This record gives sequence, C-alpha cells and structure tokens, in this order.
Amino acid sequence: MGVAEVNSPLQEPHQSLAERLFLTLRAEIVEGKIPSGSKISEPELARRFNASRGSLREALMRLESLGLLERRVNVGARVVKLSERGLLELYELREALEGMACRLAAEQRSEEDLLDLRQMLSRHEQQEELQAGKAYFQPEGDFDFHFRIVQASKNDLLIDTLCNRLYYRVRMYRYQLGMASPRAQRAFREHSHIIEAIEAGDGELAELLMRRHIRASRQNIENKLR
Amino acid sequence: MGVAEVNSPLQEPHQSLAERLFLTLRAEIVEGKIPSGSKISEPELARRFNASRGSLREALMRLESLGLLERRVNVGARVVKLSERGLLELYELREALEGMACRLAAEQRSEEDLLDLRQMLSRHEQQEELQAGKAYFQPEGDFDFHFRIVQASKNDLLIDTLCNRLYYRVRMYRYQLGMASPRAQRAFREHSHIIEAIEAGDGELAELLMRRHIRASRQNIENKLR
DNA sequence: ATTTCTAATATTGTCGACAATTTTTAAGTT
DNA sequence: AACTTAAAAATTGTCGACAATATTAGAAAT
Repeated sequence: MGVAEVNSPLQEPHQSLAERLFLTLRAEIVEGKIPSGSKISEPELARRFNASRGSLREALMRLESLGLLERRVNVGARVVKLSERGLLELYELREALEGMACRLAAEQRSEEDLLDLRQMLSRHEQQEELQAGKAYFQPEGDFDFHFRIVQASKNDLLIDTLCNRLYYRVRMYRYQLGMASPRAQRAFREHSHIIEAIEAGDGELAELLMRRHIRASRQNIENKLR
Repeated sequence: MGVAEVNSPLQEPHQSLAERLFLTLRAEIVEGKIPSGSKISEPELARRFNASRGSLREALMRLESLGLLERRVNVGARVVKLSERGLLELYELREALEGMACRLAAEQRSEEDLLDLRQMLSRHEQQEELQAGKAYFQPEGDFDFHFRIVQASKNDLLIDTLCNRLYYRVRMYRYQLGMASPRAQRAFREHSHIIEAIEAGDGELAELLMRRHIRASRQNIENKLR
C-alpha cells in the first residue's frame, strides 16, 4: 500500500490519506514553509509524500475551499498571495462575525462556557504579569480568547466559518508578517471587558466591544505594515 | 448580469467535467430533486452522468465545501438535512455579514453601483404595482437586491462567503419550504430605505436597517413554519 | 536582439481497476 | 422470534495510465 508517512499529524486511526495530506499541507502553507504565491506541482508533491496524485488532489481541493490555494482549470494551484487588501477584508469579516458571536454568547450565557472564559482570562492575566510588557505568548493567548468566544456562540455555521474558513488565513498573516503584538496589556483589558459584558448577558454591548476590539487590532496591524 | 447563471450547466467551452457535474448537482440539490437528507451513491451518479467516479468525487467535494453535502470517511456523502435550527443559524450569519456589506457599500458609494441599485429598485417597484399584493416574483427580486448590495461592498471575501457559501443554502430552504413571501410591499419599503441610507453615505444606518430587515425576514419565515 | 511560429516537454483532467472498509445478507444459537 | 456471528456484496479510498491542455525550448524571420 502507499505508505505515505506524514510526520506531524499521525494520530487518529481511521482518517484518510487525503485528510493527512491536507493537514500537513495546511500547516506548511500557514507557516510559510510553502511560500505564499508559489506554484503547486502535483507530481512533485505526490512524490514527496509517496501518495498518488488523486489523493493529493483531494487535499488540494480542500485547501482551496479554505482559501489557502487558488486553482485554475488546466493550469494548477498556487498558494494564495498575502496582501494588505486581503488582510483588511479578513478583518472586516471578523468584525462582523465575531461581533455576532459575542452577541450570541451573551444571549446563551451557558454556565459552563462562562466558567471556562473566566478561567482562561485569569490564566492569561498571570502570563501577562509574568511577561510584563513583552507579551511573547500573546498571539496564542489571543487566539485562545477568540476561539472560545466563537465556540460559546453555539452557532455551528458561525463556528465553522470562523474557525475553519477564516482563522487559518489569519494565522497565515500573523506567521508570515510576524507580529508579536505590542498591545498586550490593552488587548487583555479589552478581552476582560468583553467577557464581563457576556457575563452580564448584555449582547449588544458585547458585540460593540468585540467589534471595536477587532477594529483596533486591525489598525494596529496596518500601522505596522509601514 | 445578476443571478442568472444558476441553472445553466453545459455551455462554457473550457470548464472541466467536474465543474459541470458540480453545477448540475448543485441545482438539483437546491431544488430538492435530490432530496434533503438522502444518501449519495457515487457509482450510481457516475453512471447517470457517464463520468468516472474520480470526476464525480471532485464535484462532491466542492458541494461539501458549500455545505450542501456532508461526507464521512469510508461511509459516503449525504445531502444536508434542512432544519429550523439550520435556518436560524443561516440568518444569524446573514444578519452579521449583510449588515457589514451595507456599511461597506455606503462607505464606497461608487457612482456606478448607486445607479445600478436605483434602477433595480424602480424595476422592482413596477413589478410591485403590477402584481399588487400577490408578490409572485418577489423571491427572485429579493435575491437580486441582496446580491447587488453584497457586490457593492467590494470586499471579495465577503462576496464569496455570502454569494457562494451561504446563498445556495438559503435558496435551498426557500425552494423546499416553498415560501412565496406575503410581505412584499413591506420588504420593498425596507429595501428602499436601505438604499437611501447607502446613497446618503450613512454606513451605520444602512447596516442597522439591513440587520433589522433580515431579522424581520427570519421571523416571518419562522412564523410560517408552524 | 526581438518576435513569431512550431515542436517538444511537462502538467493537469479523466478514466478504469484494485484494495480497504462498511453494509447487507444469511446462518446458527439461545 | 430475537440476538450474534460470519460470509457476501456493495461502497469508498487509492493507485497508475492515458488523453487533453498548457508551458517551455528552439528555430526561422524580421
């Protein structure tokens, strides 16, 4: 059989080869190991993974549906190119969608999620104090925050759209434009206020604060780009 | 050009077989010719279209990424099941995204789009008067409206998310739950106000009106479901 | 040297066959 | 009859080969 050993994600027993290729390639694209804008050669990649072109193509199509690849008929696939415009569009969607996620989370007010959010916040607070200002681990902590809020919305379509379709591109921009946000303390305060609004069941406020938070984050990134 | 290319497989010269299968199957699923919840048999469909399973599978994967199919490894694909919850989630996303689209359209205020929107509105007004109350063609007119607003946002990611990823599911619900909206006049007035806000460059108001419009539309549908 | 056309090369699209897995059928036991 | 178990059938996953298309290389002409 086509043994296709993929190094990192080799845990779940019954997932398909195409799925493992997909996960591996997704990581490499996000991290820039496969450069943004570069052409994808099906024969070359298939050889590299000891897989057939068929299985590889399935992985490529899934990457396309994530917006990480662009395919053209009879021409092939390229890794999506990063651009300031692309980043802006991404953040405009995040503003709308995560704002809605906040509103829904506040309307749900599930005890379990509330507790979860509180615990996360105090974990982050400790890291804050530890690293005072340097905010080294902030990117991951930030993802943690946004990820959990979205989960708390309980809207599966919203969760899928953000966590699968959008966040990998956000990660890609962060990795490759290398942003260790200097607004850690401020971001933490904003996170804190958002969670308070959710706890209070004030969906309107929670949405407003989240939108403001994402807008600020976007402007911060845009400033950095010059 | 609008929404017209929905039901037309088999003309463009250089598109792949998989693409044509995709378009055909998409239409059949949306219209319920392939019933919601039913199992997809790859061999059977491949025979029906005189295509290989490979090409068919590519089409199926694209349908999956549209959220019209659900695939499970080693088991196969099923057409997505319609549910009240699914419809609610869809409309919550629309509220957030089309609200944003309105805001962006108002910030752009492209002369061309503005003119376009005005013309569309007066076309709809005439149909309104003609069919006074019966609102036969309303579903298509309504799609026309939302479609053009989204285009006017100039955010490609937003456009793709709504027009490709979400609208086909909306259409599917409309077709199969068969809704000839009785709120035609009211919807027309709301459309009218939204476009006025966009013309005035008032993004905040445009967003608010669109969100209210979609919420009302959702509640109207939900009432019908009982 | 630059451009245009043509031939060679490489890449993508499509197919049919085989392997791995699941689902169905049937037999056997309590 | 209901429940397990085992064999059979059908379905999905994977592969290698061929056809259609695009890209590259090279020759001819200006």
